[in-house]
Amino acid sequence: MKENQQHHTILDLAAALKLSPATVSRALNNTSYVKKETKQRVMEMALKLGYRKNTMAAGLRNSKTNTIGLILPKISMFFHAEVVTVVQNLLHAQGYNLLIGQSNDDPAMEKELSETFFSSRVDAMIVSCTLQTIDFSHFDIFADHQVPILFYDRVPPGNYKARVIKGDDFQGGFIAGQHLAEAGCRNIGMINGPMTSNIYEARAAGFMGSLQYFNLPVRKTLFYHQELSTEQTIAALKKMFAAKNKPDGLFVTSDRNAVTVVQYAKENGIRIPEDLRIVGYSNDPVTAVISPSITTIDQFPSLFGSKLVETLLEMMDTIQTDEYIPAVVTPVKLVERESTSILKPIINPIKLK
Amino acid sequence: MKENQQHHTILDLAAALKLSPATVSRALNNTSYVKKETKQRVMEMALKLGYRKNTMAAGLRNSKTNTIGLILPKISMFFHAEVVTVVQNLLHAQGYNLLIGQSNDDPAMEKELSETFFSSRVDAMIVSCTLQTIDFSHFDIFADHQVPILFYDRVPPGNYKARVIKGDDFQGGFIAGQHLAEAGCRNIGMINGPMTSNIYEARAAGFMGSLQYFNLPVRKTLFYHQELSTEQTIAALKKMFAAKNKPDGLFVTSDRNAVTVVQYAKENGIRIPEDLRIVGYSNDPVTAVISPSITTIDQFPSLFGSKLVETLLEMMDTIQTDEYIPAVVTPVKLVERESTSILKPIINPIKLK
DNA sequence: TTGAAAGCGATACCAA
DNA sequence: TTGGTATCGCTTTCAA
Repeated sequence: MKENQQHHTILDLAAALKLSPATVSRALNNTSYVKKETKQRVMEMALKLGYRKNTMAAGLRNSKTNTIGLILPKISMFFHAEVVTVVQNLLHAQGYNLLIGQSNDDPAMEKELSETFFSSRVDAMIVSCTLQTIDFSHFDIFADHQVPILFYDRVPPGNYKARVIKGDDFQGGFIAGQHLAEAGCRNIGMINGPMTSNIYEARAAGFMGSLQYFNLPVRKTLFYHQELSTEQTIAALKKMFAAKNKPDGLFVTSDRNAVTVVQYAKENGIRIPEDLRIVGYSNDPVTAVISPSITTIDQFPSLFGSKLVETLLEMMDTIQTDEYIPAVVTPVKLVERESTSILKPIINPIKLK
Repeated sequence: MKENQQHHTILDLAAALKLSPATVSRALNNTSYVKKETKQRVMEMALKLGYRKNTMAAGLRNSKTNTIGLILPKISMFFHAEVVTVVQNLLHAQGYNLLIGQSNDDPAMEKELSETFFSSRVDAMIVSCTLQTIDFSHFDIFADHQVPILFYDRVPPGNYKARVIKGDDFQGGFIAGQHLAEAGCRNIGMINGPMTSNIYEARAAGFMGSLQYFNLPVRKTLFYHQELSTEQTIAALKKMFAAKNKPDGLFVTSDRNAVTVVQYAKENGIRIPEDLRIVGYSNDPVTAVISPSITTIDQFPSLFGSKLVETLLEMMDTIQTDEYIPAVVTPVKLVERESTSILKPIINPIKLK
């Protein structure tokens, strides 16, 4: 192990081989014609000296960094961790590095990261916004400078011109409602995230639409749109179960909070699914393992990730135009588990049309 | 929203202000003296033109990228996701970007990522190795070029000169054994990962040491060191429970597999904890939620992450020397849950010395 | 098939 | 306090 080595440059190679740096560069990059033998010699010398290209210098010259920036709320969230895992692997296979930044659901941080990544001259951006992002103008720089930017999951509204890949949250909400309805629930409620985010807005719309479709009442006192913390969820539950009209079915739009609901129910003698049926969202592994296991909506995060990379690569070798391209919507699927089991029916299920 | 903007450079600013690029640079970076008023003018013009520093150019000139490379097996693993979350946040606060690469537990990929990140001239490296990495020489380039490199969790052996932060796996193994012993188990087994990795080797050493300390037999037929897949785990369980000497206590060195054990036990009428007590490793959230909940060893991933960043920053503003610096060992703690509950004692517990 | 040289954008040394 | 300019390492025309 040699200590204190210097970085070898293309000039070192050129000098050692009595060639010009131009030729060395051509040999290294397979660009234009280089005599086979010369190329061979260059490769061997590069190996011998332990030469590695300085990506910054090349990037400066080419205005290309082979680096993609990714901004998301928090890496450790199940859905995002799965997406990132796939995205990083696929991008690496295409020769791209991945720069990751977490907004921690703070719009100011999100803005800061945009600036940083722009300064780093990333070749493209992938973004899942904070739940509170209302002003999306800090992302404008990318489009303004022809840097492809692709939003996923938590995305800007339709009036913001940008490419988007999102899960079918409306459908997710709809099938959640349908499932509770078909299981015989008639007092159906919802514990949802803040309506500032497209995902919670769409899930709520789909869910309420579903209830109406099945002629079930949407009882305002059973609907909570708020921060998805454990405390807030428990507070909501307390209110619901203190009131006269208790829910017999709940759609909780985040699995972590669905778990909280199950635990609350256990501690308070509420039987699942006999007294209360629950549908979560995301198919987090905990939902499969908890007892009773929780019915939930799978978002296929791996598919999500590969769609992301596929779309991004396509954007990168196409000139960006003003053309409106509709959002790509990825499928969702209800995964049925014990928390809505029909093996333990409600006594007098209502009739559905 | 202006379309097709160009990137403004420091020369544009200089021209617009009738100043030299040198002065503009000084104003922008707070280096050396610049007249207050001049600085003010520069800042305003920068804002007006939407100037953002080209980090590549600055990096090339300064040989500093403000970027840290991180290689780990898989982002979506609970422990690593937690560590990365903390590391990225702390590094961002210090002005560093984080480049992430997953080895997918493949040494060849790990080597490739090393090369890539070296080429990207990262200012420092953080690495958690694959379980199969035996040859660590692909990491030499970093130390050879005075690029600080810090290993964590899955680290090279003591004879490889490198800075290391690891959990107290020996202690984790020891207290797992002690806990099972004190709970009254006498046929204690282990489902462990491959012994090529320091973490599984140390956990096994601590665990066996513990059994010996408590005068309990180490029955070879109850010890499995192998790939931690669901299939392998179930195969091991089948063998153990088909044999005459069935285990009444198991240390499973990965929570995901501890979950598998619990599920297998449920399906096969093995009562937990009455017939079989289980201790897992990592304090993955699923262990708290599954029924029965699983006793496990917490590794304090957030603490791990902050130690990592703290140490790395210190390494970066110290000249790297040959001095041997012992591994930093972070604490572990046993979290007691239902899978080892002493409320349901074994009938004839043995006496411990 | 190879070489010479300009230039990517920012910085820091040396002058003024 | 500010300006001129060489330089970081690589790529790519243009010439030979």
